This record gives sequence, C-alpha cells and structure tokens, in this order.
Amino acid sequence: MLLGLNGYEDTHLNISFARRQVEVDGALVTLTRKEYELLALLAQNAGEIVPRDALLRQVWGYSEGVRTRTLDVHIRRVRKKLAPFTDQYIETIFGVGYRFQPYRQRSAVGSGEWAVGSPGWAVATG
Amino acid sequence: MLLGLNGYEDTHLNISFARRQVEVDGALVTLTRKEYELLALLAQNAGEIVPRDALLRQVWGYSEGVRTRTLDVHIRRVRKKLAPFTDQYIETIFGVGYRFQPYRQRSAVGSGEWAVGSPGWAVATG
DNA sequence: TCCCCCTTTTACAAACCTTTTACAAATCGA
DNA sequence: TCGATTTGTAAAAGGTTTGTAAAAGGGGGA
Repeated sequence: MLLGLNGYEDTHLNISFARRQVEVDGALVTLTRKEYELLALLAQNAGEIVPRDALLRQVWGYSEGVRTRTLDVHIRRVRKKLAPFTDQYIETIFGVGYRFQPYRQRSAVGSGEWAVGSPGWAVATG
Repeated sequence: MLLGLNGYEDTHLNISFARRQVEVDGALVTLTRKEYELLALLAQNAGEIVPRDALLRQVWGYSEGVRTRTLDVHIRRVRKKLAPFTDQYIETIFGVGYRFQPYRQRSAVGSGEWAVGSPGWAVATG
C-alpha cells in the first residue's frame, strides 16, 4: 500500500515530504521555501487540479480575491528547476489553476498519446 | 454499484467530474472551462434532453430569452474534441436543445439501428 | 549597517478562451 | 415545395489570463 511512504516518487522525480527534499534523476534540487511548498502541495494532489485560490491560500495565506502574479512567477521557477522535465510535471489549467501530472512514458505507437497501464507513481502523506 | 463513481464512463468515453478530466479511448482530452462544463452538464443528464435555455442558464448564467450563438459554437468544439466519436455523443434536438447519448455499439444487422441490451455506461454524481 | 538571497511587483509579450459575425445547411410547418 | 426559423461552421474580433524578464522590496545574518 501507499501509506507510510510519505513522499512522491516516479521514474525521474522524487519528493520526500519528511525531508523537504527533491531529487530529479537522483540529483538534489535546491528549492526555496515557497517553491518547495508550492511543489509539495501540487504533488500531494497529483492528478488533481489545484485552483489558484487554493494555492494562494495554502502557500501564501492570502484570502480569496487577492490579485497577484507571484504565483505565476513561482510556478515558473519551480518548472525551471525540474529540468530537463520543465514542461512535464506542472500543467496549467487556464482560468482555474495548476495540476501536477505524474510522469508518464510516451507510448512508442501514437505520437502525442500516453501509455496506459499501472500508475508508475505513488503519493502518500503518511 | 454505481454510487461513488463520481463520473461518467462507457466503452470509449470517461469523464471524471472530480478531476474535471475527460478521456477518449484512454487519451486525455483537453477542454476549456466552458467546454468542460457544457459536456459535464450534458453527461450528467445522459439520455435526457437538456434545453438550450437550461444550458445557457447553468453554464453561462444567462437569463431566459438571451439570444446568442455561443452555445452552438461550444457544442461544435466539444463534439470535435470527442473525435473520433464526433457525431456520436451529442445529439441535436431541433428547436429544443441537446441530448447526451451514451455510446452504443451499432448492431451488425440493420444499419442505422442501435443495439439493445444492458446500458454499458454509468453516471454518478457521488 | 551592508549584503545576500528570497519574494513580490511591474510591464510587456504571448497564449488562450469566449463571443460575435456572417453565411451555409438543415429542419419544420404551411 | 416554399419560406421562416434554427443550427452548423469558419473566421475574426475582443478580452482575459498566463509566461517571462527585470527591477524593486524586504528580512536575516555577518
């Protein structure tokens, strides 16, 4: 089962929530506090959309209706630090928010298609 | 049982209302907000006619009597994105509205006929 | 205090979504 | 069948959201 893992893990990305530590292909990635919290929150909700409101509330403590670009800027920095998977993990849901998408191998058959099968990733919040 | 599914599912189409995510034959389909809301509303009423008025009211917040073509345009886009089942799912009820029709295999006997049998699809709003 | 690093803002570009417009095609009643 | 109405479709217009680079702001440690 997944309980007890207390982290996110797939082929390339590893996040330890306990250690607040992120690795891409085995190499340690240095994130600032906000960057980490943003990524962690998204990864903890892997596969699900997290609205901007929710991110601003939970990471920044902002109340609803606050208008700021700081979220976008942080998203950009996190994406950059996840290189070479810059555009792989954090998906933009236009007008809604962002979604962390677990790594999926592209199928060799149809280009633009995703392979189906067992997840290949796991999250657990302990 | 169906309860708890919180989505629509048949042989080819899968809609997760919780994740706002739509898949056609396993491939993720990207819908805009309005497109998704439109499809979701129709799918939640699978097999039933949803009048234009109702769609314009619930998806757009328009009040009765508003005259616009935006609904038609959105219907078209959603249909297109459900390829290769473009003309399969959303049926036009002339002068009334639209109806989402769950996928049914065409019978090999009479062309233009629908096979009968168990539903083969399910909706649940949790 | 100064410096460094992190965060936030600013400003503009780019991408995106929605709505309108205009005309063609389809449908229905007379 | 004709005419009026409704829907399909393509393309453009309009408006909003997000991406990005750079500068400004702020806090903690030396």
